Amino acid sequence: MKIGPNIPKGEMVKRYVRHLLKDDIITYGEKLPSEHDLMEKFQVSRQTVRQAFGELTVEGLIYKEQGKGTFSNYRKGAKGSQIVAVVTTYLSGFVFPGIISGIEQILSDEGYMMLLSNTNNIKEREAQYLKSVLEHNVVGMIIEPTSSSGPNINNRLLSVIREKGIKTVFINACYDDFDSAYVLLDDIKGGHTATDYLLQLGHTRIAGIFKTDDKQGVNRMQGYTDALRAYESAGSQTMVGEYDTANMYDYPYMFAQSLLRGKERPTAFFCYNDQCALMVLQAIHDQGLKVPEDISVVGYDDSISPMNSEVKLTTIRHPKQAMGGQAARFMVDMLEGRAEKPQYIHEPELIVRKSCRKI
Amino acid sequence: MKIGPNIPKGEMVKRYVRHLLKDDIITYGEKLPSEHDLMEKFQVSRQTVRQAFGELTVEGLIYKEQGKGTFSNYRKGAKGSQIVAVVTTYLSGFVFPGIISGIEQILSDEGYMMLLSNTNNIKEREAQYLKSVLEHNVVGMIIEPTSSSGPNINNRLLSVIREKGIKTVFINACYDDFDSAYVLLDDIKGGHTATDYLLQLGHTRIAGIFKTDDKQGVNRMQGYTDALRAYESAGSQTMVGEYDTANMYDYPYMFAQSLLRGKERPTAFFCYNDQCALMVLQAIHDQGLKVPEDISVVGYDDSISPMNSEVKLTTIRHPKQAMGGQAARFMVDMLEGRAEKPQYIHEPELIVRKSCRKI
DNA sequence: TACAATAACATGTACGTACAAGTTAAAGGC
DNA sequence: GCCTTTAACTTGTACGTACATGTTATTGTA
Repeated sequence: MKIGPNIPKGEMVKRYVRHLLKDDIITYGEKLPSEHDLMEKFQVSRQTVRQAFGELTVEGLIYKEQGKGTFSNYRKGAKGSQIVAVVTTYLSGFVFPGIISGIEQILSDEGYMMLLSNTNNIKEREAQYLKSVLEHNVVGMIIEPTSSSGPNINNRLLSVIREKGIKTVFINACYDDFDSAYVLLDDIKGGHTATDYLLQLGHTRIAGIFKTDDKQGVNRMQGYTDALRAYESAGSQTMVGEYDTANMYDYPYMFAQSLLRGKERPTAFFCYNDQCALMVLQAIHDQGLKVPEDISVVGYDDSISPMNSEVKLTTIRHPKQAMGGQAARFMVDMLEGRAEKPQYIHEPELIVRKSCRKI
Repeated sequence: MKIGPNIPKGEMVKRYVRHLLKDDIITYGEKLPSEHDLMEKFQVSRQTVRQAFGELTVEGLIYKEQGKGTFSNYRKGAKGSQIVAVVTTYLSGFVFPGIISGIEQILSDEGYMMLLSNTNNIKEREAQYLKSVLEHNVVGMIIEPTSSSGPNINNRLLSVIREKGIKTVFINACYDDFDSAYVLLDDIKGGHTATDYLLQLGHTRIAGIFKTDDKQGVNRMQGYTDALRAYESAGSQTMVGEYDTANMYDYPYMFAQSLLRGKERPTAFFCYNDQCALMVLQAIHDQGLKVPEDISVVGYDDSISPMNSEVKLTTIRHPKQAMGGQAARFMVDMLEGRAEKPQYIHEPELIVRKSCRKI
């Protein structure tokens, strides 16, 4: 009939102390019961209490001062010492400075510190960072998934993170098999909108070029094919190019070049992002063709300053700052108990400039 | 004659294990001597060994697996999990995005994570962050001092940080009473250069306006007064305005306005930074005067995009990205044992645009 | 009243013991 | 030869004791 103490005694003490702190019975800076007090209260040895106190110290909930006692280091909505980790694929580049600065402004205002790291879209590095973040006692993570269209090999790690009570907000993309708060851009709709625009202008031979190791690319391609299908003029297979992180700096140029040299030359390109569009523009230029006179081009993300490019690129707006800020606000809301699992999908918006013409 | 074991036994064990790890006797993933082994080797109790192991676990040097043993978690030039904290006064604004992105690029390339926080120039917040950074097991700190011209109340904390073996690199300013690596800009020379330029143009009534709770401001003012003195035309006291963080958004305008309304109106302004210069330009404009026809203005930091302002401001270049990058490189060099205490002072450079004229 | 010694109480370090729980490899039986 | 059992070894939890060290309030003395 012995059920047995499945819960270790030390765990009992820890739970009790957490209760004292989190339920405001002992507020920040106040003294906790002494080791001796808890010894008697729980009928455990001093070592056990010390063990529990030690672990709570590592967690940052309490601190000790020899001779004086043990004190609460816990502030409701602690602020100022809590860390939110931000794991993205790239930090520099075009889209991310905007997102990061959006996140930073909110977190900084709210008194959180921000732990930045980037994976360069390598899944192993994501795993490594998730692990080390676990060791560093963060309270929340804002994650832009790495190679999000592939299998989610880090699901186990994410589960551990959730079990530890660490809040997560996904940005740009999320995993199907991991439920979480997120802030996304409706990339299917974005791809649809961009392609539709070209169709409305009278284009029929519209090439699409997508980076498909990220979910964003898969979705944008989905929107592209949906739009073509709805127009009953499905683009032939050779008009779609797929690339990934490994060949992102040469594939778009090469693919565009080969299409332009072919006999059934496309009259328009829809590109995964502006960076890709720049390479396509270069290929067009190198073939002695002009934009928009000969070829129309649509980009995505609105990440290139119109000043810096001679061609004013028609593109889809990516609300970088706003999305970063919202992700951060979601995070703070969750940390401070004002939200459970907020989710939001931004609407994409077409920005018409001067890289497309009617035919 | 009892000298006594000034070094606790647990500390001995910790030192021994650290030696095993750092001197490559036990490499990453390999098994350490068991608790029992160390018990016998050091003639201490198992509790003592366990205590030591526990602390090393918190430091992230080792990890345990029940039934298997204790293993090394230490990689030489660990990378990828180590954190460098960056504490600045402001994150948004004009100068800092450049510095931060300079730091970020290097740290990210070298595989470090970056912990960002900003103090808004409040010393208490600096103290708070230094404390919490200590709790979070970082390996290095890049610090832009808060209110650096005032007393260094956080010296004790900084000493604790040094004793823990955490590397520090100061940027923009450093404390006289805390020796450390640093990357600075020669602000005395910068102030001198700017003032000299105005003197060469024939100006004699040159107003100076400085934010003097930061060392940068004190130094720029120093350069200003030095230059005037060398010209034997010391500016009268009323031509120098000093402000601080509290009134940084209104003082420059008010001060410039009062000087412009006075009888001995200055013919030129040297401003602490471009942000300050913008307010002075506004004041000049509001008095119905023109730059550079009526009044010449020199700024500092080159932080305002020439596109965004109608007046092309002559200013001193602040090598933001380069300084950030160098600070990060110094940090990495120190962490990986390639440097001891690197220090560098950047030379300021005058950028002549169109906000000054010869008289 | 002011100051110093002291007692009471807090955490820190260290010893020893016992048993639980998980892992691994050797011993034993089929 | 293969599988199971067992023994040996690892870390985890928990008890109890002793003395060291630091803080605070009380007590006693000048």
